[in-house]
Amino acid sequence: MNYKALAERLLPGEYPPLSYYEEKYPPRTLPKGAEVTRLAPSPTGFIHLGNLFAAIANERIAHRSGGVLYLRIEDTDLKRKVEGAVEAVIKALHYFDIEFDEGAEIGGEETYAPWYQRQRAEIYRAYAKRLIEEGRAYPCFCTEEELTALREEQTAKKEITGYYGQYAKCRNLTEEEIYRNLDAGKPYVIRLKSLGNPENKIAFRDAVKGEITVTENDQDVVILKSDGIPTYHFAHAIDDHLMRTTLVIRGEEWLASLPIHIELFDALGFERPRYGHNCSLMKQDGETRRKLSKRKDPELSLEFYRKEGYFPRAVKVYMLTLLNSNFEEWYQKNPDADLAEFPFKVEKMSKSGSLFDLDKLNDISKNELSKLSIEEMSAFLKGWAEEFGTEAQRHYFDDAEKLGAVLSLCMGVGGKKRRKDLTTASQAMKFIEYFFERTPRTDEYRIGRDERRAILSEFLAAYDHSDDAQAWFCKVKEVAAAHGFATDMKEYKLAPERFKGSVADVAEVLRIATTGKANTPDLWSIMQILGEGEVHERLKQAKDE
RNA sequence: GGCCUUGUGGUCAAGCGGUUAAGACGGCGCCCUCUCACGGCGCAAUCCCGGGUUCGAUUCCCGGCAAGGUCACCA
Repeated sequence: MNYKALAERLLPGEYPPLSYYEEKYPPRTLPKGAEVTRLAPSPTGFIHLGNLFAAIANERIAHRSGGVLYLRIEDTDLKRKVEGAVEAVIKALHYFDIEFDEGAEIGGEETYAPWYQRQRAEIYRAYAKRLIEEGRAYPCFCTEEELTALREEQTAKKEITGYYGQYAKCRNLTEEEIYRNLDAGKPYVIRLKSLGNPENKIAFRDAVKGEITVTENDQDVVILKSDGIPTYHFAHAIDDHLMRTTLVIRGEEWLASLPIHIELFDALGFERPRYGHNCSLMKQDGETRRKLSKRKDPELSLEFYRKEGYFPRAVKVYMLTLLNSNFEEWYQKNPDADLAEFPFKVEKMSKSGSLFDLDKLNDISKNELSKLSIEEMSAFLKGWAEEFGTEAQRHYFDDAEKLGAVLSLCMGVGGKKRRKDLTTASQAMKFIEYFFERTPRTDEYRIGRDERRAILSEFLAAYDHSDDAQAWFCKVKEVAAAHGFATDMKEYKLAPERFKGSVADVAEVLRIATTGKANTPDLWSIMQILGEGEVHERLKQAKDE
């Protein structure tokens, strides 16, 4: 068969010699040890935790080594394309402090552009043409129906499904048959003519899994679809070669197609990059665990974390603890260090899939939030409120001085006793709302109405806004004593039956009356921030309830 | 079903021939305390199973089992 003529018929026209591409996309000049990694999402517009997980690994590896992280868009499937998806990816990752050095919509070093695979169509065709000329690729005219029938036949016979060996019928088409089909205008794809034998096992070193065995590929995979656009496999081999990727960190769902990629790199005469297949994030679902799912698990979407108001660094810290087993220990020793200083290692990446643990994330979030200064906390909350908060919440930021006082009291921001039970911005905003609005009472009084009223009026009569905390508490105790409540907790605990209750109960009345809640930070401080007039009004209002 | 990967407390995990089998989260209890929070102390809970090899296996070998991934003109 005249392969050269066939190639010309299939992909007519003048294509540059392959050496042209080798020169146009030359090896990068980088310091030794520098890794070139990439993120290669398809532009579906949905960016999830798994993407972030892989993104952090790729980013850390590239930047720790003085290398490059680039963004390539795998838009070979039109059906998946969503407007604005690329910007969404960049923005979402930027929120977690992940910046690309080059790539789609980023710019940067232009040598390896374009980064949209659709714009690289000619390159793939040039390589495909060469493969056809060499007899390593051929046109396949099988229809979808024929392929489905083949699969069913194979399944029925309990044989391995796919287009291979004796089942690859277009592989053995004669020259006349091929041209007859072509002349008849039949649509076709280009398939690789596989030389592999699945009996052969290849020892392969995966950067995260270690030594693994790979079965040789024997599938005649499609490399160019009928519209002339490459499949993922083919584009991957060519792009990662020409963009000079040194290490591909990707999800382990790709492990199964590694044999194809190995054969493709060999067929094209490319040196392979190193691969690291990382485990996916799992979720417990009843008895079994499964991959986090887009439909069932809101926490898979990165948008979820922004909406809830998780501090981005917290999410990143959690991802890092899952990504490198020694990260947590390092972070305990260096709680205030720049995360970029952590010596991230591919070898330390986990080999088995971890269950996503929201409790753990929440714990990290609490700690991260508790480290912020007043300015940082205000800025973070403000940013959240502007996008996701209520109209009223946006006004909390009008009086910076008051807000500062509230934050420092409520969360211990800037002080030693940090509050560590607030995980998100939305919770924090809810927690401070009673300073800015008269919110409905959420907790019940334990003391009856009449006695409550008496306590309230007595306290109101004695209240002096200029009292210090100690003097203030003495007055609370006086009211308590007058009503037969213990003023000393130790005494009360020893013999509770001697009293009606304790100061705690009396303080609770005052607390609920002024804030609507049974649990708040120090009441005296709250009253100081609220101001004399407001305190009086709230107590009076409560008395009349 | 074929192929590949993975199996240490509920979760994330250190350990990789001899350990009281780290640590963190969560759970439970106690202390501190005007409530909440913070902080401190403590408790319960683990080496998938069966054979080897070995004086000795969580660690090495073999075989099961279980879980996950994948078998498209999707990535």
